Amino acid sequence: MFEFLHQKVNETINITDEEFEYAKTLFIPKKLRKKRFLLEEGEPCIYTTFVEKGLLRSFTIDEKGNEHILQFGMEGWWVADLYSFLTSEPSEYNIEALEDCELLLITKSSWDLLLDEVPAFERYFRILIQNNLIATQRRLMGTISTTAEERYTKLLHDFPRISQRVPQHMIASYIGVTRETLSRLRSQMTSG
Amino acid sequence: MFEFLHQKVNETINITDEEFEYAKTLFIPKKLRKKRFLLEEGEPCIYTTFVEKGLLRSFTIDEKGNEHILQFGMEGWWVADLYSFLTSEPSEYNIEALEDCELLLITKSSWDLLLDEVPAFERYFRILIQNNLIATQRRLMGTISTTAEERYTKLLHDFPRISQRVPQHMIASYIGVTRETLSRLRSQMTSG
DNA sequence: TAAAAAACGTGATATAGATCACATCCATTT
DNA sequence: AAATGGATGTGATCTATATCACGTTTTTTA
Repeated sequence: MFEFLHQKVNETINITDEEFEYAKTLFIPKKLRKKRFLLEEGEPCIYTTFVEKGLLRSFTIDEKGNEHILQFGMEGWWVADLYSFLTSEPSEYNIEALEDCELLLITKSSWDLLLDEVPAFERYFRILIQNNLIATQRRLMGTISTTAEERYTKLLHDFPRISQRVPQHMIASYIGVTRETLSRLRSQMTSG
Repeated sequence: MFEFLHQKVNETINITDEEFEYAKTLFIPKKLRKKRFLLEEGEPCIYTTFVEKGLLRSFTIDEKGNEHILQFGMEGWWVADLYSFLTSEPSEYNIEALEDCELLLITKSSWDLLLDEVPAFERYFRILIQNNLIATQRRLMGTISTTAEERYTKLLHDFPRISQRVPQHMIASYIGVTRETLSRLRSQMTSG
């Protein structure tokens, strides 16, 4: 059950078996079926979550009812509403399973404990967040400076399997266009 | 010279005087005059930089010659091309002083040393990066889901003094519109 | 397996913002 | 103080993408 997390952690930092054994005691395994929500906007995000199997999305819904996807969380990734997790304020995001999922949850207090007791985990999360920041900065600069087509092509390049795993209208809302625009884009790209 | 850094670090974590004395030995003070570059695209970003005084911007230039601003780095903030700093790959960003600056630089190897020797600094940077990630995620969602006017209003709200400190065309390139669009937006907003 | 719901495609039209072009204003330098 | 270059404002036009509307296909669920 914890092999995959162990592997991912070991890829990033050096950790002893004792340290990992301790970490294991702090996680809560959970299965979540497709279409079920791990978090709903407005409630505090009390867990941060490691995805062992499956796929989730975190997203907001604006006043017009349009969805905007912050993240697809797939195997080996972490998902949470980070601000809400850290502050216990109501979350801005919804998190929904797009496939049946197997998850490892950890509460804020267990997470704090883990970082206090095992400095290697402090480093692990620093590096994790750092890589996430670099990726998010790039995505931001992309939305500011490139066309929808370029952003779509880049998404397919970065996550080649994504378009088999999630519906097109969610890909559209990830790259920041309407589903109609993405549909037209795709037919242009295959014809041209 | 190090009071401000000491203060900022102390706001976030607990650190002993000895630890901070050690940290001080790793930083290189530098003054940088307005319009001078701390980093040019293509060269590796060998320092991460704490801004004691002044203001800088990090930005890219696209194929059409348009500038896109990732960050304004003001007093108490850190600036770098994070990816280049971590990997020594050529940087994607330029960093330019918009005012005369007083800076504290630290090389990658000194930074690695600091995080190894003083775990409190590992935590400090984890929290720093974490807050930066939250802010960047919000900015990303804003560019995907809100109008130029909303993004402009939000920027003025978040950084009330920014429009006195940087030219309008840079504010435009931060929020992701042309200078002409921002100019028209501003005249609409004052008239209406 | 039938029915309902979700996903997808595509035309017609609307619009936010880009682009191009030029004038004015302001600040820095000599 | 003149001169140069940077910053800003504004009109005319163009374009990428949004919006609205409807039909078809695929998937889910009862």
